[in-house]
Amino acid sequence: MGTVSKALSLLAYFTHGRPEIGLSDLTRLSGMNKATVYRLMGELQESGFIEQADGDRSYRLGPEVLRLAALREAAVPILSVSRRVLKDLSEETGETTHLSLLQGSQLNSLSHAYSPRHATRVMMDDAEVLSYHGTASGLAVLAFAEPEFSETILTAPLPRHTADTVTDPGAIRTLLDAIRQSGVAQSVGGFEAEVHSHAVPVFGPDARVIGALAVAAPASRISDAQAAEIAAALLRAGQTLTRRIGGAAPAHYPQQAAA
Amino acid sequence: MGTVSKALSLLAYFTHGRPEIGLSDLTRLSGMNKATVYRLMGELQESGFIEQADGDRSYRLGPEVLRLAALREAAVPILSVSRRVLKDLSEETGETTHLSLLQGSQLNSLSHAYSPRHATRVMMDDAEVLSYHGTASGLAVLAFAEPEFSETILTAPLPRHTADTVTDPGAIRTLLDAIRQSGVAQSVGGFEAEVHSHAVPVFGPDARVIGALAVAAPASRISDAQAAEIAAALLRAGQTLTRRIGGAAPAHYPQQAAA
DNA sequence: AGTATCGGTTCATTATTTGAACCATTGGTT
DNA sequence: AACCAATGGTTCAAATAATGAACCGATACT
Repeated sequence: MGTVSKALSLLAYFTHGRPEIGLSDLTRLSGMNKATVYRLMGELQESGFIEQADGDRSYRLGPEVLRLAALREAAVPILSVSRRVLKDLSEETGETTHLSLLQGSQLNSLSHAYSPRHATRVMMDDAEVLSYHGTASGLAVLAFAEPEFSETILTAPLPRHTADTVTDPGAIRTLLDAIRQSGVAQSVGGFEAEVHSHAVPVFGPDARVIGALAVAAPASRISDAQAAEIAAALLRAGQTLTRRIGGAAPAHYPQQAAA
Repeated sequence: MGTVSKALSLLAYFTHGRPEIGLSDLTRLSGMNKATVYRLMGELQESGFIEQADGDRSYRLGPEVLRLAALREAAVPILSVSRRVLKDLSEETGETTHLSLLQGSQLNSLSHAYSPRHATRVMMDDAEVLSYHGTASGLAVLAFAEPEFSETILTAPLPRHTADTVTDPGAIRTLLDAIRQSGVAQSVGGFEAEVHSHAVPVFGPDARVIGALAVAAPASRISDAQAAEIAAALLRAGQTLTRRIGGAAPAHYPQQAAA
């Protein structure tokens, strides 16, 4: 691992639950030498990727990432395009919708929309890591990812998030086959209890899966009829999003399913 | 300059006008050795900061920056807070508004809002570099920045963007004094001809200037009365934004100006 | 007074980065 | 078809930068 990768890997320790990290904590988290962490953080700070909080001297993400994200969006406007699609989809279904993107081997939630229709909603955060086997989005991605990638995920230990999480690799492979048939993944309470979510894959220009579009609703609200409606709406929205970002579904993706 | 800074400095060559860069171009732009650039870009790619376009092999910003930006916003929600302020301000003034933030020694536009009131509007891009001496935002920042910083900017060569750009450091110092008095900066056609813009500084938690909030309008539309209205609205909006992001104006900032 | 944190610093040792030169391909010119 | 000038990518000895154990001063708690 080069020095640059090491420095950038430090950025991965910042999450919603841990937005600021002190030098000693970061040293422990990363397992690197304190002097090394200190110097790397200094360089990240010079470049604006990191800044130090005013009170204590703990580190947090800096303003430079905003500039880069704005440029990325200008070049590849996935998020801005997705916002419209998410909004329309949440209005159509009356439920919370969200988009997640594959970043390296990690699936991250990146954008979401709520519907005002119901008082109870599934709440979402952006930049959260999604479980592959526990979420509909994760299953949708696995079903259409390269087989080696899916196998790597499935052969690693699969944590049990709730009582309903499916953790048997064999059972999941069966699920994935069904998803490949229908084009829509489903998960009931696999990550958070009482959350019923549906998801479809989103494809990039080379017809490879780049993420997933999902609808998440309180489980008690979802009848079979509603599930079918959501699935149909998702398939349409997924195809729209894939097309608008200049992507293309692979030939084997069930294009005409559910009118 | 450490290896990490070198790698990150490569990211700075990506702009709106140049969203994709090939290896050879990047080598020329950066002045580094080709092998060095190649290896650094490889590391940035592994971390998801860079990805390679499908067709040719040129580089562009990767999806990882989106995740970091979402986390930064969760920790320090300047952009999301500013969007409301910008929207209200553009509705109130009927003109285009934008927020720019100081990143290192560079001032970048990062968020904007349009008003539907007029058919002709000043158009904005996010993640564009703003001139200090040619824009109202730049002047607002200079007026309230550390004196050494302002002097560094003013003693460097000041490019003439339009026929109306003020490029004499002495004249600019006089302007800055006036801005410190009124709290509002103004520039007519200093960066783009026919654009009349007003701007106020935005302050961080340590009462240091972190950016500027601006209103930009076609010069022909701005009468003295309208300029006064815009200035008043800007002062109010600037104070709101500074407060909402947990910032504080310095004691010498004209707080009560224009009720 | 003692001790266990914390952020930050030092400097000889070590390992990584560097760059000139080299390949293989592609696309345009003669 | 031969040539030239690009491109992205690769090699390896030499130069440089990264590393880590130990140390410092400050703060807070026992």
